[in-house]
Amino acid sequence: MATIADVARAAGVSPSTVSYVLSGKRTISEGTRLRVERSIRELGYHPNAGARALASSRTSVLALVAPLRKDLNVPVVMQFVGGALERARAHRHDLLLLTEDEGADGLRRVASSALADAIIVMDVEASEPRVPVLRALPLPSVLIGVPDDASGLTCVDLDFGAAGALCVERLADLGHREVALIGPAPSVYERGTSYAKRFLAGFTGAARVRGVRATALRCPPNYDGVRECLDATPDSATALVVHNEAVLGAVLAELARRGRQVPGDVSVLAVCPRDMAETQVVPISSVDLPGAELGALAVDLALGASRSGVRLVEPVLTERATTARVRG
DNA sequence: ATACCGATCTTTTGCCTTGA
DNA sequence: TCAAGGCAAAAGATCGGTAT
Repeated sequence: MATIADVARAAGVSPSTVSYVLSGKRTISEGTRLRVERSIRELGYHPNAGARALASSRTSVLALVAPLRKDLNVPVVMQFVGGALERARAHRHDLLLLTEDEGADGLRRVASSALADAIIVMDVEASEPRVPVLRALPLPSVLIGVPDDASGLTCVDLDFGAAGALCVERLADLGHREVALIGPAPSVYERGTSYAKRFLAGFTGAARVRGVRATALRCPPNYDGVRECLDATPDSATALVVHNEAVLGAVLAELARRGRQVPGDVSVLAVCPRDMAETQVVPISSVDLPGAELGALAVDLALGASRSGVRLVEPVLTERATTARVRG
């Protein structure tokens, strides 16, 4: 493997000059720069990442803590990861994916062993136990999700509260007087996951304001769970809001099996990634969950000299084939 | 056998020298 | 005086060598 010394020898300069050509941190004459760049090409030189981290105290690696829990929809989590990965590469960084739920110890491990330059944390809880550790961390951190006490933290997320309200308001505008929420799995609520709580609060708050009767259900990620939820949904409900990507297809299938027409008998509005809404049996009306966009934004914030604060992305609702005005 | 020292790996960067 | 580029120290872990 060629080292910077090999390149320097081949180009007839010192290693420091090669380093400065690579970093662009000071002016190098055109002739010298071209000679160095040619030597780099000819020798197939790539800087040794370990030595570079040792000398610069920077790793060019971002840690992304994204526990892959059974009650989360992995393809949706991967949209966040994909967005973050692409943006990290654009910043000439790599991503270290930590999928094990290590809690605060994992954050300390990454920070104290200098594994990464910054940490992005997903799956944030409302009373998030990692918050004190994140505040005291000697490296930048960004949360995808918003804990109750976000002071001093940098957070980014879809405005789930506004999303919940938006769903109810649009359905109310279409004349629906009774709606049901097919929400995330019970364990997601029990964990106090922040997006689930905020969506539910927005949903019930808007229902109260608009005089819409609302039932909120928690749906385990399996077909039995879907059946139980639909059994528990009042017959008088004319619309379902599905905030649970994993069961979206099953909800449509079970409604069809029960002979309920969508949207003739019941409207269905989902919160899910756009591509997921567009590739169901029928195109689903949905509030877009912009996972890739949020992942990319988190990377920008982690690598930028951003001040702390909460950035919420405004929800966008697109009506497709599953919502309609109430008959009569 | 144990304890400790210092060289080594590769790269970055502040300071210094050279030459016009 | 300034641009261009070299020198040398420093980073942290590891390993060989020397002293006790």
